Amino acid sequence: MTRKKRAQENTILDIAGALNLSAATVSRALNGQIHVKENTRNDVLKMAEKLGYRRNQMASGLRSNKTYTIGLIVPRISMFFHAEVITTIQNNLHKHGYNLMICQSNDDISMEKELTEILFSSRADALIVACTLFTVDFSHFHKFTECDIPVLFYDRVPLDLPGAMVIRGDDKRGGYLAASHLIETDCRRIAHISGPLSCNLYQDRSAGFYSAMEQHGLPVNENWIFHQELTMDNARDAMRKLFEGKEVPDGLCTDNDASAIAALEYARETGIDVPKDLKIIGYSNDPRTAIISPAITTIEQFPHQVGRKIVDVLMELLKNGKNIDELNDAPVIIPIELIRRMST
Amino acid sequence: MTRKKRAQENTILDIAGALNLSAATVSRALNGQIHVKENTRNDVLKMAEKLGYRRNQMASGLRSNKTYTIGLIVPRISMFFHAEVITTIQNNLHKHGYNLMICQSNDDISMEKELTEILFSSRADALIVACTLFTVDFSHFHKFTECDIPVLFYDRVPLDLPGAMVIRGDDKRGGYLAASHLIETDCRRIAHISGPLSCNLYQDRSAGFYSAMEQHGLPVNENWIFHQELTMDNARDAMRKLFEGKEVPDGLCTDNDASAIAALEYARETGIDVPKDLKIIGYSNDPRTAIISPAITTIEQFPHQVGRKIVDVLMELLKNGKNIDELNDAPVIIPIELIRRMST
DNA sequence: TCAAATACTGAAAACGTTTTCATAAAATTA
DNA sequence: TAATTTTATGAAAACGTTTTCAGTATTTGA
Repeated sequence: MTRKKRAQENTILDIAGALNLSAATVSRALNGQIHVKENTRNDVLKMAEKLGYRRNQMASGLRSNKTYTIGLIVPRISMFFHAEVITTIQNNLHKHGYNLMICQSNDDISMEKELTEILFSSRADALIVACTLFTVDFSHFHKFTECDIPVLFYDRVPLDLPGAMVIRGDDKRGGYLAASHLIETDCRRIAHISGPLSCNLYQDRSAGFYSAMEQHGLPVNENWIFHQELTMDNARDAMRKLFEGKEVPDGLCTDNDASAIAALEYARETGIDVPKDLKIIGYSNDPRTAIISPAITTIEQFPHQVGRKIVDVLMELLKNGKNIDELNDAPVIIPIELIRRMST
Repeated sequence: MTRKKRAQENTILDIAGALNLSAATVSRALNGQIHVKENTRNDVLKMAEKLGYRRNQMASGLRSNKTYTIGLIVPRISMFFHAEVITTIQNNLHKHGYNLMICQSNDDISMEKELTEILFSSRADALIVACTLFTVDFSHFHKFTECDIPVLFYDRVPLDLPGAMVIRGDDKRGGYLAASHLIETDCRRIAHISGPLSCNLYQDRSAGFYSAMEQHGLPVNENWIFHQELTMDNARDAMRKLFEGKEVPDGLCTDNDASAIAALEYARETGIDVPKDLKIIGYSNDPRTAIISPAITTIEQFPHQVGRKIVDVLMELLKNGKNIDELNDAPVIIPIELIRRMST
């Protein structure tokens, strides 16, 4: 077995031996460096092909301190927005010869910490992170920033981590647009199902919500404001509370689509007519919102733009050797857009 | 900058130096090997903690020929079934100290090939693969099997690749159950939107379909059988063809949920009543099928079971040193289940 | 034609571990 | 007490690259 293994895993020395060259020359030839005769290079490439040679990344990475691997940590890959962002990132990184190591924190802080350790161990060339909902202490990223390994946050980002880069959506405007839209469609008693305020997203979307309400001179009923993990169960609970009292809302902003869907289903079950009695708006433009009936109005976040921007920035840092401080002068904010559908 | 870097990335030698030990002892202490005094071990662990030491995977992997990284290639992570499988795999691998490198082929063969090269270069300890729809030549996996690196296929699998391991769903039974269910709900003129026959999944589901039809003495109208990539657009095209003639079907088997959803939407738009005029059944139990109205009957594939089984098998091979041939005697087939909903 | 620059190549060191081999100290056995 | 085994450690080699340094061959420039 071991013999078999050795037989197949040819090294640079096997190529060198077969051609009476030194390992150095072979390495140079394979890496497209100058100062190697065209003939020699061709011979090397041909022989590498013939022997089925594949560079050993371990050895290469150890020596050159570059792994061409980028670590990514997200809460979960099954969330529509993240799945789309990841796909774009991966496809674009691939064009630049980089690989992506995708990890899920399951929205668990200790898992997030552990993953940073692992990705540091693997000597990732850079880190892309969408934090857990509850990450408020960012010290586990220090190790990277201290070593000048780029850390690039998106979506759920730290408020201020020196040496890190941030790409975010325009959540404040998103929250504002959502609430404004409900107001424009004649809602006056608007509820808001939002996420934990430990997370920048919900701070911003809430701020947008309040600002829209204020601008139109509408009061905010604090009993109708929820800050909780945005699960479907929690959304149903919130709906129950909203509709158990005498006064009930006629508009509902939710800060993700799962909550909007759960709210809509609850309404359907309990005979609340959407959009007549209650207008609902979601966030993210999850495909499910287009499929359910009535289709749910929501906020498009342009995940592909986010993904592309992330790779652009990363390549500036890694390939063009730009400094993170140079880039940080202009923080990146991806615009959002309201998608009008039948639920409002 | 470089100085900063060096300051933070402590090595085993820094620990050894600080404690007047040799690198060998430190390594042994860190790896929990025997033959190291309890005191020494504690000192080492404490110093490692103090210096913020993290093992360099490159160096470790190079020397020991183990990366504790497993490569995964799937068509796309955004497909519900795969997202679920991947999540389970990742969470379970993590418990065993393994990492997952997730790659997407985008259902493109040349991409799939390239990814195998990359993962070989990275010296993944094993490979998990769900092939593209069109992979019929599996020679790009030879490199792995020849080196005795386990390759484990699931879902879309090769028909016969020596040295590889296969975990599959019971697609034949799935196709059979789907068709049988339609027949039992009084459909007599049943159409089938299936995928390309280059892929085992659709061979099997089709076989199941035919066997159910035959068993109930129903004729198969070959004009109503589609083998095409299972996109929503293609499903709409198929629906158009199905309903342009004089005789129209009263039952429709689709081999994925996206097609079922597209068919249902087409029916809704063109005034075909589901389930009265047409009963529709999907495949995979994508959450969207439960949300749409009428909710779509579908086949549950138990992605978590698949994921767990994959990790179990992998650990048998990697940790317990089992041989792939020992395990291959009993091919693994994960059962499926019919989920009855309003569309039938 | 000669000096200087450039092109090409190889030897050897380096990257940070793990592992083998050797050895000394301690514990066990007879 | 002597012989043997076990425990604990270090020196050095090894993993497969890349890179530095040095040296020779070739080309260029005047």
